[in-house]
Amino acid sequence: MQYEKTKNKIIVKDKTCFNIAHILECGQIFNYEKLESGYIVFSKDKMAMVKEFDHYYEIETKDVNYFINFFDLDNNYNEIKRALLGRYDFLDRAINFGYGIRILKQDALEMIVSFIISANNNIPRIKNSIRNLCNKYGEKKDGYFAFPTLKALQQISESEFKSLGIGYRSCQMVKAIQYLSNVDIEELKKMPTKEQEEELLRICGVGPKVKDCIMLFGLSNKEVFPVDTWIEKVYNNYFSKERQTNRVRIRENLVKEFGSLSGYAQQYLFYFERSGDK
DNA sequence: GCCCAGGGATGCG
DNA sequence: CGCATCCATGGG
Repeated sequence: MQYEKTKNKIIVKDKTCFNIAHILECGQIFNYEKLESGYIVFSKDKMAMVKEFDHYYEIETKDVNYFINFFDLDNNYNEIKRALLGRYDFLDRAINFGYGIRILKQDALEMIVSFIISANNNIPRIKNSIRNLCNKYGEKKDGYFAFPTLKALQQISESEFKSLGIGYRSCQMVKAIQYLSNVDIEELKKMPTKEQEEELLRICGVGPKVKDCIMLFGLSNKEVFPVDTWIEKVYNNYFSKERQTNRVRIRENLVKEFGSLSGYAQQYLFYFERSGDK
C-alpha cells in the first residue's frame, strides 16, 4: 500500500484498498467514534483521527508508526482480493461491497476483553460497555481515556462490571482477568496456531468463536474463521447445499476452503451479510 | 410480550 | 461425544 508519513500524519493514497467506514464498521473493532469530520480510532492507550479527502486519507496521530502497523499498511490487499475472487459469487459481491476493508492489528488484551463481552450480545451495547469501561477505569489521556491496563482490570469487581452493562458475562470477566495475570499475552503471538487455540480456550468466557476473533484481530492469525449467527446464515444460504447448524463443522469446512486467507474472507462476508445491502 | 444479538458454561444422556 | 438449557440486557 502506498503511503507517506510525517511526524504526526500518515497519508494513504490508494483508496481502493482503504476505506475507513469499511475498516471500522466491519465488526472487528468497537472502540471508535464517528464524527462529522471523520472517525476517531482508539487502540490500547493511543488514538488517531482519520479524515477522508477526494484522493487520499489523512491519519493524524502522535503515534505514526503504531498506526502504520495497526492499519496493516504494509500488506497488499489487491493480492488478497485476487486470491479470493472468482470462487463464489456471493464472496465476489461481498468483496466488491467491502473493497476497503483491512484487518486491523489490535491489542491482544483489548481483544480478549472486548470479545468476551461480545458473546450473545449486540454491537451497539458492546460498544457502550467498552466505552464505559475506558471512561471509568482507563488512564486519562489528552481528551480521551485509554483502554484499561491489565493491572487496572484486576481491580474491577463483578458488580462493577455489571454496572457497565456487561451483564451475566461479568463473572466470566473477573475469572478471565484473574487467569490472565499468569499468561504472557505477547508470547501467544509467537506460538503455533494449535497452541494459541488451546491457550485461549482455557480462558473463562472464551469459546470457539471468541477464540477465533481474538486470534484474528489480536494475534494477527488469519487461519481462523469466526462463525457467529451471521456467518452461519451465509454458509447455509450461499456456500452449502445441505443445512448445517453445528458451527464447529461450519468453521472446519470454511477454513479448509480458504486456508490462510480465512480471516480476510470472513470479514468481507460478515460485513456484507450484516449490511442488509445484499 | 417476543425475538434477536459477533456464544459460552454447565449438565444430562 | 452431542445436545438442551440458561444466562443479562437493550432494540426492533
